[in-house]
Amino acid sequence: MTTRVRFAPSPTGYLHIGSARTALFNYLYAKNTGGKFLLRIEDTDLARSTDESTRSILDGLKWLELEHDEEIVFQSNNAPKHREIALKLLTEGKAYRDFTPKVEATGDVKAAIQEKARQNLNLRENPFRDLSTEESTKRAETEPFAIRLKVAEHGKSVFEDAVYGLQEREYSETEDLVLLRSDGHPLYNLAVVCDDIEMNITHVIRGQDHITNAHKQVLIYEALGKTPPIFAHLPLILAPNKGKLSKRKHGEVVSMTTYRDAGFLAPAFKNFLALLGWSPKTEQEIFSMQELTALFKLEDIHRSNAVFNFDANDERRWTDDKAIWMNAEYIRTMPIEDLLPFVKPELKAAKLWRDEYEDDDKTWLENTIDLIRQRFFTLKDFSNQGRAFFSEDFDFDKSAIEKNLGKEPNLKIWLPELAEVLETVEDFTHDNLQEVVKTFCESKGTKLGVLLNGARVLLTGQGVGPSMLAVMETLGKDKCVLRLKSQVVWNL
RNA sequence: GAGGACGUAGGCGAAUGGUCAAGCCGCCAACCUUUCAAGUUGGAAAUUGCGGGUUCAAAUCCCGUCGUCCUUACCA
Repeated sequence: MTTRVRFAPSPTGYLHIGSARTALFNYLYAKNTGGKFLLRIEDTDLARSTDESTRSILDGLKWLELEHDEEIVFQSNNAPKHREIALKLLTEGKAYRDFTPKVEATGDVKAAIQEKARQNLNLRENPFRDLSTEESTKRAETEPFAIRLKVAEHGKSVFEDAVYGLQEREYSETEDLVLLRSDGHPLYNLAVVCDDIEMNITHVIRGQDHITNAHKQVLIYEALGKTPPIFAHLPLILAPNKGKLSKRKHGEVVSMTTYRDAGFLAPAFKNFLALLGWSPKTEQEIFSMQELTALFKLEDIHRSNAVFNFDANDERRWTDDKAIWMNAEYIRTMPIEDLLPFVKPELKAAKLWRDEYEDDDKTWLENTIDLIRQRFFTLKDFSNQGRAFFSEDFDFDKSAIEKNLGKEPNLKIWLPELAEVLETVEDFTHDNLQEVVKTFCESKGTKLGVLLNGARVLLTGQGVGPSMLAVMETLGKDKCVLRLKSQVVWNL
């Protein structure tokens, strides 16, 4: 039987890091087993679901290149079927009508639930549980009712979790869960089970916060006479304080689109994500999607939660160190031809792209990218720090001016002089330039570094960067001369 | 309250009951020197939550304890 897994987000916000990881694990498992990766939007909570969220989630998945097979299923479209199934369970006597009036939630819902749970009531003590069919049917004509699953008094729900092992729960711990609201609206657990059955889902891979739901769902499968899929619950991704990672508290740092917009490479981010809660148990850290797909096994998923480390007060640590490192590692080590498709849109967006980069200047572009990428962390760096390589319109870093130009007043004279010298150089290449600049320095009685770092500011606007002679070669004679002669920076 | 899960350096995480408890990020230092948030090399950092027990031998098995997290709904 082919594996069929699904990623089933509820569209109540953007795609966050935990969901993204769930999607990735589902995807990897599907591909590893040669199965299908399906997508289902769980929009049964009409009040909270929005189209914008759906779009945002789809955007996130698209960015991560986690393409789903088959058509997207919108759960709300299946509500009539869900209702039908609830009614069927009712007629079979596996569910019952509950005429207890609905209590509207007010204030702190969580606290109220906990308070109620604290009372430790007998969960089978519903006055309508054993109402006769006749009376129930009669009351139904005039009164609204919810449909609850009739959970047996004795026994336990059992399932073997692929990650957490054997899970057992006494029926007495599980209430007669509501299948259908009194307004006829199907609830989550019913909808999930019905859809998973209809979609022929073989493995349910989702967050560990669903373990208790799994027990409820097992109960529904049993009532329906169906075999439950294999469950694989994933450890959670926690905030630095080991608390819940939430959109409300932590904001953008948990959103996938943030990483896309910040210049992360999807392959790098997936690599990082894959190692959060799963390990191939080797020393390797960098994995292509092909490798991840080949290596991914449910049994290598961890049981302990992982912390996603970041510091909102530290600009350089705005997200997890390792994620940033991973991205930089990809940028500086990827084959250039693989990196180029990521750089192009970035340059385009910054209006730094020229069509010649794809024909006449292709080699120049490749060499330049290769040169400057060594110190870059995100794709944004190509258009920010690297701007001077693609445009005459670039800014000068203030601290770079102070540090590199400030300590030698003669640079104001020397650099334009150097420009004069460079103008006469025939073969404008690294080795040749080295000789020329060296000789120039000796004649001025200054160190090579002082001059080159001064030139760095005028030529790139930056205080740091790749080898200056290589930068000169890549910029070419004309630009070097022009920029070294320019008085702009001295007037700042 | 109840049920469930999990505790190995700051974070990610290895370790058939068996050498000095891998590796990566981060941190520190040295080197390189033409700078650096790059590279290379090295270093610090863990009484494996704590306490017992079993064993020749425990991160690993058992018991207890503490801590953290998840769940509890006519939300998903």
